[in-house]
Amino acid sequence: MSAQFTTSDDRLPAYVRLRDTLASRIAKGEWTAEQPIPSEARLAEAYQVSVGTVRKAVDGLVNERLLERRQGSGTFVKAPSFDATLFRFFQLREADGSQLSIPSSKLILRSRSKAPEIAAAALGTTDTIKIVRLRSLSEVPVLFEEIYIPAEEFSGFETLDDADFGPLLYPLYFEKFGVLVKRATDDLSFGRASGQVAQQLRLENDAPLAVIQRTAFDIENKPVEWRIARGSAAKFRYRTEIT
Amino acid sequence: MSAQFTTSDDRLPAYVRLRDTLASRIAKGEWTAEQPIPSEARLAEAYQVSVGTVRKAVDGLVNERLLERRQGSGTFVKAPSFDATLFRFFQLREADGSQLSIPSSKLILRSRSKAPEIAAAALGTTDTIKIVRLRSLSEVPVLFEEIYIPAEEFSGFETLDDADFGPLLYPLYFEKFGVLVKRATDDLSFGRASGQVAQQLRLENDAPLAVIQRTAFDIENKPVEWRIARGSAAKFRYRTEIT
DNA sequence: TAGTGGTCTAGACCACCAC
DNA sequence: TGGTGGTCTAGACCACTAC
Repeated sequence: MSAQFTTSDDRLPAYVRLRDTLASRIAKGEWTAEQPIPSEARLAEAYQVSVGTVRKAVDGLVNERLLERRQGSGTFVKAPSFDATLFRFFQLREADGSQLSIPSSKLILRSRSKAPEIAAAALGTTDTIKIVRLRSLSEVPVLFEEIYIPAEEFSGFETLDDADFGPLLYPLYFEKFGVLVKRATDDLSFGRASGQVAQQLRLENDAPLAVIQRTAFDIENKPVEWRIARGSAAKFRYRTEIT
Repeated sequence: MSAQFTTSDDRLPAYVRLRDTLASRIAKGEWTAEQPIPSEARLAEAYQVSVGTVRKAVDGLVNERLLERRQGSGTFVKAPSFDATLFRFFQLREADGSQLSIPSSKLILRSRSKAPEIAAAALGTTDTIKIVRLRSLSEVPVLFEEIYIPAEEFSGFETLDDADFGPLLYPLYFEKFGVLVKRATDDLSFGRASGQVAQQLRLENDAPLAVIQRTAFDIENKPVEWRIARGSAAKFRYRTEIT
């Protein structure tokens, strides 16, 4: 039996194509975190490459933390630990810098909407769903977020029940739409409050504002979300690790 | 001819021992960045292992960014890549976000100094050397930096010639003191300008300020530098990748 | 004990670079 | 053209895990 690589430039090395193929199968949810993926020998046989090539493909996915090897028992899809991941994805802190905590969230708006230019450029489409949220720590509003996700990827998002929304969106993306956020780019800058933003955050007009623009990508490096978040500059703390 | 591994637990896999051995030879400065290290075939012959094992050892060092492969010409020690590394270590951008560039630097102060509490906590010592710099883009001051490094690690730093200082400190740390900055933690917040900071940055008192506090670590995860950098919030841009 | 990943070998051919 | 790293193969034996 000989399986096919997913469409991909066949000038690429076999191990790259196999890696992409496996990433795609993982993204499709073909394997759970409890069951091992096929053994290296089986994959080699199925895709008609040597075990060494399979190893190199799997190595890549292990480095990307999509897979996990367990000697003697098999190779497993690594369960997305959203708590940990989103801890790191959301690095706003209490003003004293003490405690990292996930802000609660109030949904203000959710509707099909034409993406503004900058979001459209990041996502590659103007056909999006817009989500507006106000996030609070201990009942105090700290962040005003406008989020755009591609309508095609998230079709049916408008019909979700409000109860489905927790404080975090990425688990929802994953559970309801199979979209796994793998990495993101944050762009930080400084601005001034006005209009709805000032009002929701209970700030005066022209109050100093921290602005975070994020583009989030899935396993296959496709942009799946663009958001802009604003909060009082005075209370703003952001920590990041550089390697 | 058969070279020896550096002392290391011989229960470890050959590729690990070879990696450690090569890392040690790199640290000793046995090869420059201009001359390739011995080819994979020669290393295999010298250490009496197969080329595949050499590849795996070298792969590790490439991942750690100690080595760099160049197809057709050889494998090179990656010391001079400070530009590239520091590109990432220093992610301030021109206000329009267009061009990443390394600001020039003017040395204002360099002296043995007792570290302030927060720096001492990060470094684990109060016995430090303090460096104050003003960094500019196109002649316009953009960042005011206060830097603390442990006096023990950097003994003789005070006696360095001003001419030794380029726009970047990390290459200097490496070349003169063998300290290789491997990762860092950045902590961002916003404040207000005052006193010397305002004056040097040509800002008005109370002008909004971006504040970056960084702790830098060496290969062995020992803190080797703490710094606080301040710049006009209005011109501030910081980009970071989250994975 | 059977099956898995972990290590290691000894080759092959290719793409690229410097001379 | 000769030497380098890049890819790939088809084996081998070992360490570990599950049953």
